[in-house]
Amino acid sequence: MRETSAEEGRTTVADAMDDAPRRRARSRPPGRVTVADVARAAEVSTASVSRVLNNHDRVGEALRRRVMDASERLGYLPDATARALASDRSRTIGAIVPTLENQSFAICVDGLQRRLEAAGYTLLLANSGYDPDKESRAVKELIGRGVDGLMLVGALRDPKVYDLLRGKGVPFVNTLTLTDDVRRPCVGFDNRAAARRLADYLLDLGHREFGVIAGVTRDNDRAMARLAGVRDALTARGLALPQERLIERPYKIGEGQYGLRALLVCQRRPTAVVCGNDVLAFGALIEARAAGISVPEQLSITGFDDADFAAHLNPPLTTVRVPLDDIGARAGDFLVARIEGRAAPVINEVPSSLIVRGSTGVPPAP
Amino acid sequence: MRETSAEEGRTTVADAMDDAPRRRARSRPPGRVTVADVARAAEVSTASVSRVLNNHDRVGEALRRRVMDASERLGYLPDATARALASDRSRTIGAIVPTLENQSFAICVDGLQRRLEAAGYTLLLANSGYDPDKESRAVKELIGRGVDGLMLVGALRDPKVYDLLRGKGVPFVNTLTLTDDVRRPCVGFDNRAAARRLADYLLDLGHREFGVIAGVTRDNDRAMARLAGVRDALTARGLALPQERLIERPYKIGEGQYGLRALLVCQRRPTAVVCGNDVLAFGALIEARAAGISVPEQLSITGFDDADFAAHLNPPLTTVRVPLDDIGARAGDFLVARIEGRAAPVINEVPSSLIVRGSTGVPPAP
DNA sequence: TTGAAAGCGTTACCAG
DNA sequence: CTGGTAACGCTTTCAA
Repeated sequence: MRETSAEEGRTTVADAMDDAPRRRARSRPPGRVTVADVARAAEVSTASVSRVLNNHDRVGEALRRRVMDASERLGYLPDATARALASDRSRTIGAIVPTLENQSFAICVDGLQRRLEAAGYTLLLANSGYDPDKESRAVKELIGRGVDGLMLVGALRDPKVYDLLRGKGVPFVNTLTLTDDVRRPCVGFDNRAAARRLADYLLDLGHREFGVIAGVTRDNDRAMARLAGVRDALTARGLALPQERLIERPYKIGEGQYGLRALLVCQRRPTAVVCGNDVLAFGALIEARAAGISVPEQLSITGFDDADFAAHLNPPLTTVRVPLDDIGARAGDFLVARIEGRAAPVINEVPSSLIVRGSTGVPPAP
Repeated sequence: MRETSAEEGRTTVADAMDDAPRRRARSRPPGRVTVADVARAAEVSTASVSRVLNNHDRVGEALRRRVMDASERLGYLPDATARALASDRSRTIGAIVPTLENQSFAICVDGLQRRLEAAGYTLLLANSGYDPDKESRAVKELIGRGVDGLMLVGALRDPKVYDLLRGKGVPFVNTLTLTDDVRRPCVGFDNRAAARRLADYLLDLGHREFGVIAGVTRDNDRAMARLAGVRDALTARGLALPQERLIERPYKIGEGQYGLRALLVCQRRPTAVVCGNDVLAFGALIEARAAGISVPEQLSITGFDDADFAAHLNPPLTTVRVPLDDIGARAGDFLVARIEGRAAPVINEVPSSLIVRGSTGVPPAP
């Protein structure tokens, strides 16, 4: 494959320098309209303006009209900051995900955001980069920002973070994982059980020699659980996963290629390779082809997540479907319910399902 | 391809109901520590506490230590809301993208967010769903939230939005596009020129019969520009794109398949198909294979964006590389600079480059 | 260098 | 049902 860089494009063109000094604090553009202005224009009190704007009951129809009129006329835009300070509710919800480059999280956040928008909340987003310390800092930061609720990924983190959350009384929800601790609400699925189901399927096909290209398990309970699930299945049949047939790699296509390459030089070659997610499986599939190994005839390969491309690979990928969009949406539902004082189920399991496609089959004859 | 749903998973398990009423306004958990508390503990004024916490110069060393100590001891966490109200700066930046499901935007936002984090800003995220009205509403919403700056995608929108932005004095930047209007800062590349370059490359190979599977151009200046670029190249050589060989489709793999299917039944089959992005090209590639058409021998196919999978398709995809991560980061740089009153180039071009891989070649002999 | 006090724009309590 | 008026927690003049 040749990659010809045909043009590099000027790196930076300073066609013009924008040098306008920032609007100085305390001297805003004239545009700013406040409740006081509206109140004056409508000849009512600021209290009434506030009540009208927040759809309080017990407001006279005449007064309501006057306020609405004045508000429209002046082009009033409420100041969410002041509102938050006064009401101690920001109508803001935070989300911390490892990275948006992993499409799973992007889709999950998208689902969350859509639901929040519908409910009148705005999303504050932070990335942890799979680093617990960074996640802790992000939690503090977002709490400081006054978020009314917080969406997290996974359940594995410093207990101090949970303490902080409880101490500040900030509703939160763990996602993409399923635990039974009612003090840690979650919406997700059982990664371990799903992985076990997948491995059992392969075992039922007759596979005995397994290889695993897992995600990096350090600080990642989802990746750990998936690996544990595979081990569960093997152990139940008296099998084990040799150390040399377990590879841990970041979720990148190239890493999947690397992983399979490593597995192919093992003493005993696996007949089935379970990958931590579809991206790794994508890479493994590519490498198998490059090595002249036919899938699934000589080697079965599985993924996890059912990404958009999974069904379109060659051969199509056997994987586990996870309703990421729905997880985000339900996390939003949960948080909004809790924030608004409504009851909500604490442990929310979403369905995951084994999707059998062409990348898996019976093992080759010995 | 068979897709066997092996297990559906219980849809909702209300293992426990969390019914704790929301912390009532005006009665927070005891945890809340304010500057006043710190001031009292350190036996100084709140003004001094504020100065220390904001690294003001002109603060005595002794006083600084006392404040820091007290602050640590009490576990003080600044209230960003109050801070924003008092200082008229929220240290918050908004971003509005069509959707995070499109990996391009996700990566761009990721790049932005990383840069913002480093600069001490937090990201407020909204989605427009490719709908200008929704985008306008999001702009208002985020301005109301007091964002110090705003990242937008593309440059095509109601002039009123620009007026609003100027009126409120909120710095903003358009991304993934390049214009020469110094009143509308941008960081991106020339989609039209890049697409033209791509089409020229195909023309140079000898192609004369083109097909295009564009993204939906309505309200999307990037998609429009890419299409225009292809037309530019054709026109320059006295060629035209017949209406029936132009398909517009959302950025989904399945839509790319649909697109190619439609092109294959044209009166004159194209020998080269230019796709609006890599996702559409992915689909086109799949469909070509399904139709028994070999790429690139019988048909050349190109993408746009150089997504992570592009180099790994079969054959690898000829496309245009765009530094999405960098665009996000530089958008962040620009906004932060403007917010902090520093000069910054208004028109920022990032390099895009033609990446020639195996999906393109000379047209088949007639 | 430090302190006192006046806001920032909104909400919510308390009277009427 | 409506109006006055304290907060909300912090920053930032203005004086000392």
